[in-house]
Amino acid sequence: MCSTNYKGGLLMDTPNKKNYHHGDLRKTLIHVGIELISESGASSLDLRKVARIAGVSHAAPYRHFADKKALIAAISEEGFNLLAIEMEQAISMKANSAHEQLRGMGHAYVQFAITNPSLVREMFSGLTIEREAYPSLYDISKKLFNMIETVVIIGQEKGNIKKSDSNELTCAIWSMMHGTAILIIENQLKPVTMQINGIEHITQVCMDSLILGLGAS
Amino acid sequence: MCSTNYKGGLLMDTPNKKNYHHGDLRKTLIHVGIELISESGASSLDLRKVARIAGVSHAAPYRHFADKKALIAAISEEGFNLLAIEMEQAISMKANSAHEQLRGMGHAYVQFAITNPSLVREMFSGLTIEREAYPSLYDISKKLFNMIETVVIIGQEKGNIKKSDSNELTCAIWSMMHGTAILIIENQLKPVTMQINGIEHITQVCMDSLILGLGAS
DNA sequence: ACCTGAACACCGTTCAAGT
DNA sequence: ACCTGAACACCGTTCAAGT
Repeated sequence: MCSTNYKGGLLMDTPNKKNYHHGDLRKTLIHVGIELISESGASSLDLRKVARIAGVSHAAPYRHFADKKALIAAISEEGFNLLAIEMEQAISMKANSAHEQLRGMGHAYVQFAITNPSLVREMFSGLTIEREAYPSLYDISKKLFNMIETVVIIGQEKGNIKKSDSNELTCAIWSMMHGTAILIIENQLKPVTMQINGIEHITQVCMDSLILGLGAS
Repeated sequence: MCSTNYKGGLLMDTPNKKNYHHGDLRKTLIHVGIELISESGASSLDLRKVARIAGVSHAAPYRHFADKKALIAAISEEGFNLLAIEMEQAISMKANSAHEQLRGMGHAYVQFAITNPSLVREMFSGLTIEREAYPSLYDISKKLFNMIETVVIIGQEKGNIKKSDSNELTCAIWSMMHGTAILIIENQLKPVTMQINGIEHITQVCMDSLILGLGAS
């Protein structure tokens, strides 16, 4: 409902050339990059265009990023940060029920993805694999994992989640949230999402299927 | 176990220039493209390099594809075809149990993803959204959906899967398989996949969590 | 019908030179 | 310390011309 969206938030902090000698160019490039990815899709991120919009020469970004890939890594990192904020909020809103927390997390994750589809694609485009090259990117994604696991552990203590390995259950939960989000933004769940409130409905169905199981009752 | 991998399968059908006047260039370009994506990652797919390896001029591909994006769409389509074959096999191998079929599908899906990670990323990089532009790409992805749904419906008839809307249950199953596969190839499930047989184990855990549910028993 | 070669605009990256 | 401008190699795309 209040997922962060970058469209339109650009012009406020961009052509303010006074700041570039004070270390703000790095941040500016990241935010311009997020904006461009949101608009035109991830594959076409244009480093020269980023510099142009930021009001610097096309060589300036190389003061702050080793190459284009490093900028994309920084953008992805910011994406994980934004997603973590949404998740944190969703978790704290339903503090009294683990099942409700799981549903709320699913909705927040999906909502973030449909609000920032290209950014989410970029966040899961293979850069997290290069852990030595982008350690902080891996760290922030691990923070997400830990947030989910905390919910699981507390739910287990209260007796609402079964007492298997919390690491493994966390994998299952994240997998379901992520798969649901991705398939929705790729239009693969069209038969269902076309309906009224289809996206919220199918998110709920997916989380409930995981919570309750598919087996015949 | 026998998931299709393109590495090394290229040279057999490539520098055979006799075929290019018989309509084989299109296929050759697709297969060279898959190979290059498998090697170097999706974002760096180089149309001129594809043509070079195929043994034609850099302008020749434009006889067969409107632009680079159209080639990528054709590559993705081939990827969905290959995935569908693996899934079909997994389904038919466990014909007597719906739950085993679900587990087998999960393993096949994950296996395909870790064998062809860049290809899978390309398949879910936003092209399926442009349905008017690439109708056959959407069709083949829909075929996957239908394959899963058939398993669900038969499982429901036999009393092994609960009798909710089969469309919705299919969404949940595909979401779980897809999320598991993607998070694994993005190294996000590292805490668990590092263990011996970690990947197969966590795939099993994810599918079982969905089948049996997370609730305390 | 299918492919080639030259040409154009534009991008990622580097580096000497500026303040 | 940070940024600029020219330069280089290379890519996507187009188009007149070849067989």
